[in-house]
Amino acid sequence: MKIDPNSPADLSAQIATAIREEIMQGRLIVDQRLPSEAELADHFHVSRPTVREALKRLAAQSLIRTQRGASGGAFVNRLSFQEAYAQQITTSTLLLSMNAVSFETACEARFALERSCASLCAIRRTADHLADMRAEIHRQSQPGLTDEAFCASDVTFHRALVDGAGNPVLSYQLAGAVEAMQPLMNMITFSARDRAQIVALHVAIADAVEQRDGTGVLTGLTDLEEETQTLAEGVFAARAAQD
Amino acid sequence: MKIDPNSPADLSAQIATAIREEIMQGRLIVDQRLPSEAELADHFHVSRPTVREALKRLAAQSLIRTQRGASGGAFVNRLSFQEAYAQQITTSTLLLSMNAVSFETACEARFALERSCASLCAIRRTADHLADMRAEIHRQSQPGLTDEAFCASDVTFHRALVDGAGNPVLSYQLAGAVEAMQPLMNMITFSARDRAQIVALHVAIADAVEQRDGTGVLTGLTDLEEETQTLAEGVFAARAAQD
DNA sequence: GCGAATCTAATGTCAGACAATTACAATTTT
DNA sequence: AAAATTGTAATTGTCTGACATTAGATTCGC
Repeated sequence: MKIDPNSPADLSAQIATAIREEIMQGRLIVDQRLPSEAELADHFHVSRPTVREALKRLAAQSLIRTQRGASGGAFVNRLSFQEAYAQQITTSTLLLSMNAVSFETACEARFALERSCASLCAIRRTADHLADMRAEIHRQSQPGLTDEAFCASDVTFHRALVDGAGNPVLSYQLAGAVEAMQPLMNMITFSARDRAQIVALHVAIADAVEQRDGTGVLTGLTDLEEETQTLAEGVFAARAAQD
Repeated sequence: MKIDPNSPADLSAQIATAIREEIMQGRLIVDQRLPSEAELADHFHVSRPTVREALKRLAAQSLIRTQRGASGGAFVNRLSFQEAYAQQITTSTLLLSMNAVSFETACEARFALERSCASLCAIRRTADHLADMRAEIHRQSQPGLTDEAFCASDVTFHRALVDGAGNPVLSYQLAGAVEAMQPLMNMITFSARDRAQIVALHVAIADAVEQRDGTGVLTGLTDLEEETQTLAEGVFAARAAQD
C-alpha cells in the first residue's frame, strides 16, 4: 500500500495496482466500501483527480462500482460470470485480430477446447440445451440467411453445447474461445453446399448429444473442425490466386 | 461516436466505450495515434479530466498506451499474449474467489480443458518442454518444500504441458484456467504421502509425453483429476468435522 | 557537419470550485 | 401518530485553469 512518486509509472497506475492487490489478496472483500476519494487522496498524498483516474482503471476491470450520494462511494464489486464473459470476449477478440494469428491456429485451439465439453455435455445436457441446438440447426437451414447471421447462429449452437456441460467455469473459459472466432469465421463466405455440409455435421453432433453419446460428440466435433479447416483453406487459396 | 450527456452512465464511461468500439471494429488500427486529450475533449464536448478518465479505463484494459512529450499521445496498443495472459488470470482468479465456486466444479473445468492439450502436446512437445516438466517433478520431490511452493511448481509443470501443444491461443486460454486454480489448491495441505502420489502421477504423464503417447497423457490427466478430487474431499471433510 | 541549448506539444499532476445525486433527519401536514 | 415534504450533509461527476514533466524538433554556435 505504498506509492513511490519517483517511480517511472503513473501515480494513478500505482494506486490502482495497490488497491487491486488488496482486493485480490482478500483484504478488501466484496461489497466493502473503499474510503472516499478525498480520503484516498489524503492517504496516498495525491490529488483527487489522480485518485479518480486510479478508480476508473479498476472500474474498467469491473473490480469496483461507484455510487453517488450521501452513503455512496466505491465498493468492491462481485465479479459476475456475465462481466467476466464480456471481458474474456473483448480480450480474446482483440488478441486474435491484432496478432496475425492464423485461422488454422485459432481454429485448432477452439475445437480442442470445445471437445473438452463433449463427454460432460453428453451426460448432463438438459432437454433445453438440445432444443436450442435443434433450433439453431433449423435456422441455419433457412435459405437467404446472410453469412453473418449464419455465423452468429453457429456461435449460439456451440454455446448451447458448451453450456450443456453444466459447468459455469467451463462455459466462462470457452466463451472467449468460441466467440472470438466469429470475426475470423466472418471472413469466410459459405456456399449453399458448404452450409449444407456444416448443417449435416451439426445434426450429427446434436444426434450424439441426444443419445448421450460422448464419443459421438467428440467425433462430430473433430469432423467439423476438419471440414472448417478445409473450407477455410479453399477460401484463402482462392483469395490468394485472385491477387 | 456519439455521447449523450443525459445518459445514466458516466460521460467517461460512454467515451471509453465509443473509443473501444472504434478499436474493436478496426477503425482505429494498431499503433495509430488518437487525437490529443484536448482535441478529444473538444470533440466530445467535455473537459480534459473527463477524457483522461476515459483513457485510463482503456489503458487498464491494455487497449491503449500513452507517451509523454512532443510527439506523444495515446496510441492503440497491440495486445500482447503476455498482457492477455495477465488479464485472464486476474479475471479468472477473482471470478472463482468471489463466486463461491466449488472446488469440484473448478477442478473439473480445469482438467477438462487441460485434456484438450494432451494429444497435441504428445505430438508437438520439444525436448525443452519435457525437460521443464522433469525439472518441476524433481523440485516437487524435494522434502521441506512449503505447500505454496509445491503448488507453484505444480502450476509450472502444467504450464509446460500446455505450452507443449505449440498453440499460443490454447496456451492463452488455459493460462487462466490453470493459474486461477492455484489459490484454491493452496487451501489444501498435502501430506508427504499425498505429494508422493501426485508426483507419481506427474511422472506417468511426463513419461507418456516423452513417448508421444497422447492417450497416455489423457489417462494420466484423468487419474490426476480423480486423485486431486479425492484429496480435496478428504481435506474438506476433515475440516468440516473439526468445526 | 555536429553538439548543445532552446522551443514546443503533449501528458501528468494539482487546487479549487460547482453540479448532481442520494441517504438521512427534521419538519410540516393530514 | 403516520405520512409526506423539505432540508442537509456527504459523495461522486464535471469543469476551469494552472503548472510540472517529458521528449521530439529546431535553432544556434562552432
